[in-house]
Amino acid sequence: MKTKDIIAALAALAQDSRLAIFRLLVQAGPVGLAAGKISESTGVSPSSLTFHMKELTHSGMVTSRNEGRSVIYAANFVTMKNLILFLTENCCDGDPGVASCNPICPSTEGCSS
Amino acid sequence: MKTKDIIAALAALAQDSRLAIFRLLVQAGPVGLAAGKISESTGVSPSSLTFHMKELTHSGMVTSRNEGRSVIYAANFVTMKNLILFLTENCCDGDPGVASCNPICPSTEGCSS
DNA sequence: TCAATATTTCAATTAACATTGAAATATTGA
DNA sequence: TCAATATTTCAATGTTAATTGAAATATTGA
Repeated sequence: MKTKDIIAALAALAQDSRLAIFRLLVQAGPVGLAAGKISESTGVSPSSLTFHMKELTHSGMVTSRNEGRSVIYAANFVTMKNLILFLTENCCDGDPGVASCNPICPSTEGCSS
Repeated sequence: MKTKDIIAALAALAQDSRLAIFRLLVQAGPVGLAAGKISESTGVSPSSLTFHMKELTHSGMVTSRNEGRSVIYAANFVTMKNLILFLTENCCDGDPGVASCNPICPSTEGCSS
């Protein structure tokens, strides 16, 4: 994942409405949610939603597919995983002493690789 | 960590210069780096650097201390850890089936907790 | 075909972000 | 004290992001 993609992914999530939308889509899982449903659940107007979904899809955080007259959006877990991977490496790299930044690992162990 | 703080942390990193600066500070470790050194290493002008360091400190990604006529900045690993924790939880929560988004865990295992 | 539904496009507006260079502040050492 | 060093402040500028509402597009079912 290139720096440019990382910036795009971070920027996509660094906004109230979009973070709320993404969290909703994570909960929904691979099945996804229709645009109208997202708009309804989050209170983001349809027009504004299109704008934000474009940001999310362009950054690869979300995928979309057409179903009848609906557009179904789903969280892209691969991109999310790569983002976390990048942040974990860039947090822990230069400083193995300061307990890993990986929140899964016990803070006293190294948990390398 | 509140949503507002997460947004701030994400926004702080979602910019070329600031991401470069933060990565540099992670490599430098707790010892940190003087503003002048950061400016020199990244090519960000002193004035512009002040602007970006303000973004980074306000979001809690970075700490600062005075040493003589220098200001030393250091990465805040606690905030970084909390950010990764938030993202990990929000990526994997609603969808345990889709192999954890935690990049440390083998993709075939659950790695819950 | 036609009305209803679902989403996107567009233009206008407002606000926030980023960069620049000159001037201001603070600290050190001669 | 005074010049040099280190950083910040400020105002000006251009860029990008976000919201709104009206109009356009596409699909379904009666």
